[in-house]
Amino acid sequence: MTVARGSETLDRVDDPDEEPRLRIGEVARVTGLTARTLRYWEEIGLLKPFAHRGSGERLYSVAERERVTHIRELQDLLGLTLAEIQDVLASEDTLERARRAARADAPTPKRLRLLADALEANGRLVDRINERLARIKEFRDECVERGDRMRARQLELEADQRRASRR
Amino acid sequence: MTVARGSETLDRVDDPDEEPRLRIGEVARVTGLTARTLRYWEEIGLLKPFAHRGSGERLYSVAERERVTHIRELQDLLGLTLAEIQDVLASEDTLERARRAARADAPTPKRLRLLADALEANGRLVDRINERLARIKEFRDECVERGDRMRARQLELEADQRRASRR
DNA sequence: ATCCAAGTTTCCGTTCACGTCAACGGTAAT
DNA sequence: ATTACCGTTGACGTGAACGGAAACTTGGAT
Repeated sequence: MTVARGSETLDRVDDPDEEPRLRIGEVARVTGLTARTLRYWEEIGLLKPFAHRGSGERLYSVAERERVTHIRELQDLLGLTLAEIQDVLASEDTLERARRAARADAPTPKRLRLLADALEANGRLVDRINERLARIKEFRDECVERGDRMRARQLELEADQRRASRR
Repeated sequence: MTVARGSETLDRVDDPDEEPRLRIGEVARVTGLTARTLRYWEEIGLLKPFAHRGSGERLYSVAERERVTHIRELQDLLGLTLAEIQDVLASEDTLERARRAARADAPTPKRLRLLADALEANGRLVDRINERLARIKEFRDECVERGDRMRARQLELEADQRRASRR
């Protein structure tokens, strides 16, 4: 499926509306990554650009840009490896399929099934996040407690000091 | 300073009490790491074993075993690199020095200064943790919200289905 | 005294997640 | 058409964080 649009040729055009097509440098700038990273992610099958131009130039849509930030969060905040992220996203992509099914007027039962799958994937992710949150809170509380003990000791010492200076 | 104790020879003995001396395999097992990792951490100056026997065998004390789990938490929960962890621990070690100063009957002002330093380092760490917690919570809320939207859609579809089956 | 599991050092290898450089091609505006 | 930039595909390099094998020593139980 090759469609001419202006003077440029796209290998794939699913929607004819006015969605902006981003070049790789654009996406890199707004997400704070490098083009290399985006190509690497594509290399390992983590992020497929919306389309390749005949010249090979990648074109991204807003959906991919959002996916990029999502991936970053999974990476930085949850400490997942790119492989684990692939798993997570594979589950999540069910949602995308559901949306496409909606566009395609798919039968309601099928759409419901897809939705249920997406919901389950989402639930698992939220569980993971909550688990991590709990562990970090625990760790923080330990640190805070240590701080409290140190402050108590500090007061003690200061009292000693005052007593000593009084005589 | 070499002291004979039973038939074994220690390069360094600071406390004569009954603190158990752990061998590397022991520490590895209880912390879930490998001996290789512990040696690596020593190599980069992250974790000094309490003592080396004449043969080169490492002996750890409880303090080091705790330090190991602490490092793991900084690594896994906060996603710090070993270099960053070194920084954090360098600050935190002030506390250890403070304790030693206490043992050595150091002057109170000095002990207070050490305590203040340790407190500040601790405060910075807690801040970091809180910041991270906030970001993760934000991320979780986004996910939860998405889930809510999906559930709403689900109800809608189910209603459609019921309407359709009624006629 | 002997034996072996567990320790040691040294050195080289690996995986992950990119960075970097070269050589080249296409795009956009003048 | 020229110029100034993107962008492309390799290929190789890198830093962090270890893994693994070889060759040797040691501690502790039998």
